[in-house]
Amino acid sequence: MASDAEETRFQLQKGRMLRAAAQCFNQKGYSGTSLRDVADVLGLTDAALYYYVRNKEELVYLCYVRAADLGRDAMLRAQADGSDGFDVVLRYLRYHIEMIVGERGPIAIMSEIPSLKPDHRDEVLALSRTHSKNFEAVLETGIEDGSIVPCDVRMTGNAIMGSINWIPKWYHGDPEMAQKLVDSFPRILTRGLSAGDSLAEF
Amino acid sequence: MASDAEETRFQLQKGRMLRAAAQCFNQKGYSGTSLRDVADVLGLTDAALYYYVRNKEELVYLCYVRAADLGRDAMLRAQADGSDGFDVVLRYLRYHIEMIVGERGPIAIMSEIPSLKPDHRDEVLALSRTHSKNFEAVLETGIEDGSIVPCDVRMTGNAIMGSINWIPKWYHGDPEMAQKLVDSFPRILTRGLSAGDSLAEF
DNA sequence: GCTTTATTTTAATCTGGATTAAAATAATTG
DNA sequence: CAATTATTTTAATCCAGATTAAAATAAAGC
Repeated sequence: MASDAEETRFQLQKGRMLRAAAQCFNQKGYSGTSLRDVADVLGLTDAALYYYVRNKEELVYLCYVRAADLGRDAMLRAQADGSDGFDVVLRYLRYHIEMIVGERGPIAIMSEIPSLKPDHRDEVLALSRTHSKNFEAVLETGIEDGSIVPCDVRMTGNAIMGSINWIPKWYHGDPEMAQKLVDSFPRILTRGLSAGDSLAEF
Repeated sequence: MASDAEETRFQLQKGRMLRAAAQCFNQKGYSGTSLRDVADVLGLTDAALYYYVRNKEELVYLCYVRAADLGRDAMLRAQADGSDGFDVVLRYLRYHIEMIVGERGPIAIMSEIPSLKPDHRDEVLALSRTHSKNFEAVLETGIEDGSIVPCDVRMTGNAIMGSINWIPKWYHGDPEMAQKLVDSFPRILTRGLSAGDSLAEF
């Protein structure tokens, strides 16, 4: 029977699989990656993947759920650690980017949500919207506590999340770039948002 | 034989086809759109599309070339019309967004470049890189002429282009949103970039 | 109108990659 | 170590959707 260790082994392998899949999808595109490609990364046979997922659709679905979870984790940590609204935004971006470039990554770009089956699609969309709303709420908090300049939180949120979501398109694992991303991207994305910033800082 | 009018008819229909395809790809994802889907938008049969393109890969390729062309057009117009570097950036963003939401749109998100055949992929990547470089060059111009605050143009460029490229993910044709996008998004993306901005403006 | 060319459809094939079933191997348990 | 369970492979099938060929229709030219 499945002992604790067995459960863990299964989960570990499944986790590796999801990261391999995310890597393939980001690199080769969705239609460009066959289950064979994902299996190759793991040193397995394509058929072996079916021990972990029902089909390719579920694989994509799980990649997206994972992506949403990691984003949510970054947000929660930021909210726990941050002082004011602006600080939470800055930390969230930092934490999220760390995940994208770190060993928990890569995080799949959600390019194929419409291809998911209806209930999966709805679930992922809901997760995605919730995350956006949370981010906008943080922006509003910052505006209220005076740390963020007044702005259209919907538009601003879309702008910043777009930049974040697009990162895997141009970041391909260069470690130097990874460091730069973590160190300077959050500041770049929030440039002009901080009520405390003076232009001299840049 | 093909008179001028005939040539135009063919080109017109092909253009409609590319816009229909871009719309489908953006809405349903690449793997989620069959040639049947694209044909349905045009009131045609899937087989009819083969009168205009060799295969589905070429359809995607042409969508991406078209996307690159429209982006380049926006950039050229901006450079012709703009005063200083910052003004060119602002205009480029405005013109590009107008294309995305206007009747020349939609513009296909380049999510499946890796699925293109090698020579097509190389060509599209080259167009894409050229456009990025042009944008970074404009940023540098702005820094030199004093209209843009000193910054990492590579990172800043990636940030802004990410936001632009992601728009079709959340903009679904709402006219009110279209107006808002044209009117306020360029400012939001360049917030904090202008050397002349004072925080009071926001 | 008759001929030629342009466009679209109908009705098949064709195919890569997903999926499945059964067998083989590896790990774990008692 | 025998028995059981977990994991992977081998070797087929299967199928949606791309692609093609031939026929039908529409448009244009003379």
